[in-house]
Amino acid sequence: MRYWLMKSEPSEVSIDDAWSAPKRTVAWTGVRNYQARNFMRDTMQVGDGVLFYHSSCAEPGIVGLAEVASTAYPDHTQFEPDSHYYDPKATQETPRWMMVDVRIKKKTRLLSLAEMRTMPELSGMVLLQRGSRLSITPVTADEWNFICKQLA
DNA sequence: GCCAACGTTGGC
DNA sequence: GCCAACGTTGGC
Repeated sequence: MRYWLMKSEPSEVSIDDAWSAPKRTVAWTGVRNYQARNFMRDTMQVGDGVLFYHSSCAEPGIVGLAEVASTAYPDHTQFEPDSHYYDPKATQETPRWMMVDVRIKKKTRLLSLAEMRTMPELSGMVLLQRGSRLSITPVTADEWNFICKQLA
């Protein structure tokens, strides 16, 4: 059982979008970074805990709790020429980009990035490290438990 | 819109 | 393999 923080731009897929999706589940399309892809492909398991994070918006921060709902499979948007996420070097035979399904379990209050930065318990979070831009980052059990307490 | 930080590309 | 140039992320 592992834990993750996954960023989504609310203008693309917000927590409300995911909440109202069938089975409260969305396919995590659009990851185009190898490290983030490798986390999904190599390390994520069904049932892993997910902190749903809003990025590139007025109030960035954690807005919900979710879980990994599938193993990794090819992200179909890489094959779609009209998609913003199209990758001409990817083929059906040798897909380059993978994704998992994510199921929302609970909408929470906003735990903002600014607030997280004030919490010593979270100072080691990958998310908060200088220059960290990864859209999917691992979260320790201690960080997960502490954050769940803040959100309760 | 700015810009720091990081990732990718491609010539050599 | 090096590294300069360019592109992207994402907070502010």
